[in-house]
Amino acid sequence: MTARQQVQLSPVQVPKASDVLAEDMRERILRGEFPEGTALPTERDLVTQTNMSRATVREALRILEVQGLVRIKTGRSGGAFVQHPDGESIASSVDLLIRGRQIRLAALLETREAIEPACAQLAAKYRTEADLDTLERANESLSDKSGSLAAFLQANVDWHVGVAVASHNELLTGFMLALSRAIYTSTDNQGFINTDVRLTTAKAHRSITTAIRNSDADAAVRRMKRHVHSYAEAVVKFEERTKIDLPEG
Amino acid sequence: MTARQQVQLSPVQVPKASDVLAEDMRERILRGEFPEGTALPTERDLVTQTNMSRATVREALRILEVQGLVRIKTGRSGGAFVQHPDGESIASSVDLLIRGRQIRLAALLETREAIEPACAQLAAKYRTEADLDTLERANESLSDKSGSLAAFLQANVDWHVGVAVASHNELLTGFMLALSRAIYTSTDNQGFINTDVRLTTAKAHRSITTAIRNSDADAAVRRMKRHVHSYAEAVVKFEERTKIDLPEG
DNA sequence: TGTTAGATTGGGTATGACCGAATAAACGCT
DNA sequence: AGCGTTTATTCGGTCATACCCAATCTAACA
Repeated sequence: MTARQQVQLSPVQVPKASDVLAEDMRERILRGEFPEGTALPTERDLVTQTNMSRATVREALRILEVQGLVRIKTGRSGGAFVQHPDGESIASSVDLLIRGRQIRLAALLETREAIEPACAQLAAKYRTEADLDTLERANESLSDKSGSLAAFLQANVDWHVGVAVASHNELLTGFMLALSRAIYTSTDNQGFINTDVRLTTAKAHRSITTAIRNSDADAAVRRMKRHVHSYAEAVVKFEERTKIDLPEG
Repeated sequence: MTARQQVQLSPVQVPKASDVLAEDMRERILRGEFPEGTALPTERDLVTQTNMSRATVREALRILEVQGLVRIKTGRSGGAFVQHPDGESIASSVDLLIRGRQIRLAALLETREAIEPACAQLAAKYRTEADLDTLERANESLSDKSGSLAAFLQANVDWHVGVAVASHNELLTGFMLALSRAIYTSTDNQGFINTDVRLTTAKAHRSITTAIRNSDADAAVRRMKRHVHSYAEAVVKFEERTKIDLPEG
């Protein structure tokens, strides 16, 4: 018996079949191989094509669905339809991070101070008439003194998101979408918004909107920076006051 | 037989069982009900607890895995372990958006110009000694003239990500992580990096690092703004030149 | 020609089985 | 008793099959 050569093998890692399938389809979708709306083969077809079980195929499709790459419809002529990720997909993952890591409101505001002036700058550069309409509508709703708190907050989010959309930068838009929503929910049950805050906010929004309309990037940046900063300061001050009022927390 | 009253029902929507289960567990995890590392029940246990099939339970777990909320280990005493999302999860979804939407390099650079100066500002404010060490190490690697192109690009990414980490803002960190990587891969096969660019980059990085070390936020912002802007300009110019050189591109 | 009842398609779920890897428990050697 | 080695058990990963129901298409019908 000849001495058997000791072949060295690096620890072979067996990826999950569903991951392999998902990655394959993902790369094809991202490569742009299928235009948006294209129907992928049915689950049963994929089973015969890949020699995998239906459970495996389904898991792969589920992965793509969670990643926002396909939309699944039920019923006859249903199936998985190709989709390209949009701001929502980023927003949802940012949301998970914020909630999972219990990011403090102060950190959210700090992040907004970092990003939103840049959004305003780009918005002043790239805004279309449609963008301006959106901002104006949000401003009107914001100035409606008879509106509820929820309506005010929603209009606030709409305006901020509107500025991001006007930047015509999908990355920033998705990011601001999540950020605005998170700030919304954190501020909601704080009893922080009063008439004074409402007026100040409406005024600031209008002045920034004007700068964006005039394509005055410098003014847009300056005013936005001032707006989000003073808002952040007010929130922090309010939090401190609340802390004193309710020392037993 | 009495006339039967026509009861009106709004279209009832039946959510998928796996989604319901996933959402339930997701909320519990995000609420912080389970500390990081906690082992969720085994698939078979979840089957008995929920009266769902194993396939359904598995799909729910798969969803959570994709969302970065659990990590799944195989083998005895394996299972799903609670995890909180980190920058990586944001980075991957940003990556999907960039690739799926074919975001142009110019837009990536524009986005970086928008947020990285803010990262530098926060870094100057919050940086620790460990952060500075990381930046220094990246700078050394960056200045190594004998290093390969790949090594240079990697060191470049490391430094930029290092600045984001030094901001101690997880949202910005995740965002910059994805952005830096995307810019890396877009720049990689462009033949754009030459000795001159290397020297300029190394110099700029060192000067910004110094400002961050000195907690000089204003200087950090100014220099970072200048750095990423001139880099973006250089890339755009290079792209135009290439377009002219290869008109049939 | 519209309307409706049935057939068809395709995803959603449930069972039950088997495999292989990771690991804990049992074992045997020193 | 201590320690390396085998054995057993546990769990996720995969497969095969069957059935249900909603969405939709089709065709009979008024």
